[in-house]
Amino acid sequence: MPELPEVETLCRQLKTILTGEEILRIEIIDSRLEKAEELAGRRVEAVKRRGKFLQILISGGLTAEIHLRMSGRLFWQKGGVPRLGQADASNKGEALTGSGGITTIPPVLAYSRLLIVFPAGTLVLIDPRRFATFTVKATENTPTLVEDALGGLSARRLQEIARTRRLPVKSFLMDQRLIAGIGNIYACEILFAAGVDPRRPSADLTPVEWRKVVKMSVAILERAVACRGTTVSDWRDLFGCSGTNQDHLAVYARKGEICLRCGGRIERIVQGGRGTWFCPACQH
DNA sequence: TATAATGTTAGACT
DNA sequence: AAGTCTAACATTAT
Repeated sequence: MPELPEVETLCRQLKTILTGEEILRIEIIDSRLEKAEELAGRRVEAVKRRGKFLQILISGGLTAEIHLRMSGRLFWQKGGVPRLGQADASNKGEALTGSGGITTIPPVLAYSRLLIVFPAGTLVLIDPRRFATFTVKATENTPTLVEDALGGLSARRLQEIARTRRLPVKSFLMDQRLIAGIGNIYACEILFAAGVDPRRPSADLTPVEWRKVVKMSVAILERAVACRGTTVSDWRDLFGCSGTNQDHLAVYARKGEICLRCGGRIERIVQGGRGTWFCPACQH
């Protein structure tokens, strides 16, 4: 669900409420997530984003890393400490108030997979599809090898990497090993804004086109951050609020509709198993 | 009932 | 060997 702007939104909000706070305990509700009891009693020192990863730096040299993948969400549940009744991987919410005999106050949301409990409230990981990951490891200071899409992207650098690549430029933009942070919505929007056909082999883009792609990446992503993300289905921020960037979408999920730039028709194709929306009339 | 959904990755191919 | 493609992961909504 979340791409760079959504993760950045969560990162900023988490920073304001978690920095300096003590972790009381961790509840793993979905057993596929790794146990992390060693975090109890430690404090949050910082919250960072790296591409689509959220990193919570914790005292004693540990980092908890969360990736929300397709359906993961994070919520801040203010106030009282929730108590677990029964925890199982198929939790749809009611398990927490059911046969365990302990009523959860306030009620834990459906599809809760992980709780990180603080004195002031609880951070809840919600994830219907259970693709999200949660890992704890020693904090490392290795500089990131991959350029963040909002970390000073260089057109020259991208062109250099793309020089030997035949894969479609849309797949190139979404490859997290090449650029960190861009997903399906923003890849479509960036290429539309740059006027570049998503099917073009990466190596064929001219320097002028790469500059345009980089410029539009920054513009599109920064606006999306300012809008606190794109809510087309279920994205919500830490406090349950929708973003507003969906009001700025030009092509994503607009199959058959009129192109806002040239009046042509928006088409949908499939690339790498993902939907791609674009205007064949004005993206070349 | 079939398809698609804001993501990544292991394994198969080339 | 490195680049590219597909299926798989798990679940819901249309």
